[in-house]
Amino acid sequence: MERNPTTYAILGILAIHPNQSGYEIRKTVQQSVGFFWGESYGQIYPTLKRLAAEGLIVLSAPVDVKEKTRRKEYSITPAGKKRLQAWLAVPFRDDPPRDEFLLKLFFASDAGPGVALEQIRRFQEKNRRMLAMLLELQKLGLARSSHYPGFPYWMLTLSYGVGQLKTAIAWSDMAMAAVKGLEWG
Amino acid sequence: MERNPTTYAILGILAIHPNQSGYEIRKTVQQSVGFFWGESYGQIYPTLKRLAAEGLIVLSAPVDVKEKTRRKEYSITPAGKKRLQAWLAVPFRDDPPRDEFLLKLFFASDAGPGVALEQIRRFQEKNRRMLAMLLELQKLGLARSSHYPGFPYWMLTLSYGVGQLKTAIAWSDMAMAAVKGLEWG
DNA sequence: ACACACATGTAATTGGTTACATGATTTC
DNA sequence: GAAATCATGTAACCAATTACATGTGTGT
Repeated sequence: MERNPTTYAILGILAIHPNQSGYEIRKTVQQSVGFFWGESYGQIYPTLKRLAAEGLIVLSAPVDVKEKTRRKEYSITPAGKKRLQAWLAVPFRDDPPRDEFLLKLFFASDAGPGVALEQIRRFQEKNRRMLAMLLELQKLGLARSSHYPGFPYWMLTLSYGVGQLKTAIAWSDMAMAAVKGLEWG
Repeated sequence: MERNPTTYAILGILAIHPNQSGYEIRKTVQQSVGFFWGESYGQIYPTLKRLAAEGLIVLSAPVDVKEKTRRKEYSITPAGKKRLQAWLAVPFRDDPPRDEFLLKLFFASDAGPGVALEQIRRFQEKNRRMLAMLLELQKLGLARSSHYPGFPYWMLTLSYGVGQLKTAIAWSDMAMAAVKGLEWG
């Protein structure tokens, strides 16, 4: 069983919203699952080619062969949907989750409280920005897409993100206070 | 500036606890930062060789050349410490954080509530196990290593993990209830 | 005219896992 | 004497980023 997640990110996006080009797929990824997933063109275009060769997706509009830079729309096939469904049922990979911020914080005594403080500040800022985005998305989602069958699941991932970010922001306040305490003590 | 994080994970571990072999470094990584970082032998051994060639670490005990499978202890050099410190001050990389669980949940309407429910259940189980481990670590840490200069930072990363896991576990209860609602509606 | 968004793709490189190969030491 | 743990390393492969190269369409 193929388990390259890029494959399934693309299939999943095309299952929700067909007739998209590689360019559009990337944008859709950013706008929908961007807070926990990313795809680069270097992954997307070769993967689209491969998926088409495997019959999991098809070109859904005729392409003018003469024009090289023209838009190529893809849609998912029944075979592609089947593959996506099979993958969805497989237990998620409990991969080693690498967090560079935490790694720096863990070793921070080698650099001093000033450095630690600055990293935590940046971390909090990033999380505040992300939280604002997710809350906006939540509002827009409720207004626009509550009729889609995927809607409840989209909202669940959003509420997960909101919860994690709020926890992280509160922790940052506590952590900054703790590190400031080290500067004096 | 080199930014391969494996480099700094190793330097950081050796800064805290010198005279470790590749084998031991891996174990130390698992036991200290394992809940947010991982390293495989395939990364560790070649990296150790490279770091030694660059003078960032040194063999800290004589190695019997005749014996091939003998333990090689490394320690960090002043140059290595400097490199580690420089890296600690660089803003953490805000890399695209990929979460396969959330990706599966996001697309779950293509597979149905049963599949979603099972994934969430597994997610919660995993988080419960992790939380138990972290709470244990917290207790042990307080008893054993509160005198180390890195201790406050270690506790901060732990309390971050505990907070995130508790939030995730509470969310899972909510999410499972929501998905069960979909099965009936 | 210029900038910016649209659009597709490849090549080089990096970073990492996994499987393989080997052997010593300890514990039951 | 078998199994587990200690111990080091390489090779094959996979996934992904980044930089590069090219060109069109739209708006100011």
